[in-house]
Amino acid sequence: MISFFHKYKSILLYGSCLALLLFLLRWMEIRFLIISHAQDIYFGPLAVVFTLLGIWVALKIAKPKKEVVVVEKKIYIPQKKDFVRNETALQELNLSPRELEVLELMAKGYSNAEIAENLFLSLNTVKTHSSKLYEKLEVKRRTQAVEKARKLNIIA
Amino acid sequence: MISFFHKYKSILLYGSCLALLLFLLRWMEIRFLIISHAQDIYFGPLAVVFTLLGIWVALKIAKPKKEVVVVEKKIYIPQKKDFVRNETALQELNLSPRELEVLELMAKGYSNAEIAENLFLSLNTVKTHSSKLYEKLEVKRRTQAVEKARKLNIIA
DNA sequence: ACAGCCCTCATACTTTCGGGTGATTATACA
DNA sequence: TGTATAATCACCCGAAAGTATGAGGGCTGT
Repeated sequence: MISFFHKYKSILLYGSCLALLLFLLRWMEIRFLIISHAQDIYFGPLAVVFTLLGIWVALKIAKPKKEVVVVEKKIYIPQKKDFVRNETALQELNLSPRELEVLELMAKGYSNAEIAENLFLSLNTVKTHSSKLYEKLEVKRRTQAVEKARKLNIIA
Repeated sequence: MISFFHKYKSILLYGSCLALLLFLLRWMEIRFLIISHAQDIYFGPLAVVFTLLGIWVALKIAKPKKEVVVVEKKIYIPQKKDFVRNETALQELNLSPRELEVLELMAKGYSNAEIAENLFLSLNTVKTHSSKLYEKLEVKRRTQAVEKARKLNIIA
């Protein structure tokens, strides 16, 4: 019995409202009809009430139409190990500023072409820089260069 | 002037509807008032019309139904002096043992040939492993693979 | 027994990397 | 003013890395 009431709550509510409004209407009718044919007076409120009612009903009905898109985004919390560049090692290596820039992008996994694009250089220039880099770091490959630079705390 | 009309289109439409209804009402009034005080006859249709109007308005207003919920899932990566492998990330990547071995040597700056020598494999096999590795890590180059693996704490 | 994965290796091909050499320009330093 | 260094770029060539495809053997779970 209770569940029945719960289930048709909205309908019962709607019905009650209608009944109430009918009653109000009757009352107004009696009040105004005697005086004159001023029926337009309660036409306004009536329209507003039913419009609002319609809005309410629509919102109730349209509720489950909400589409929820859940996007899971994984965030890898960066290690906040305050990286302190080993300036001493950097000076000893005698890297030029440009070479250091190239090194940093290398460590990020950029290809030479990407580095060139990023620093507004030609591919050849990047190659030259990287070659000098390997010389100064005394390595043969870029992966080794990155490894060594990391060990020496030259890059993060 | 046109933009004004466009801007308040809804309001004008609503107003027009009201006017039309008023007119209809008048007409019905004349027709029925003579016969009797049967005002309740057109109360029903009136209520229905305005309720529908309200529903329509509500649907128009409640247009943005789509709701995008972005859930940011944070993954805590422990930072310790002694390297602790992130087994979770490792499992998610679904790397095979052999691939992991190759990855580790890669990170040390080994060339494919050196890796092959070290693991007693042919160069081609190492290439196969590394290719699969890049697929699983969703990278294109070995430097990127090393970078990503380091970020995920898969390798030291 | 069969599907699915891993490991191994091969061939052929493309792309990227790295070495070597040389050239120009700008800047700084002696 | 000459010299050194950094930065820029070019060309060539070989090495290394990476792609695509196929193939055979081993292990596992259904």
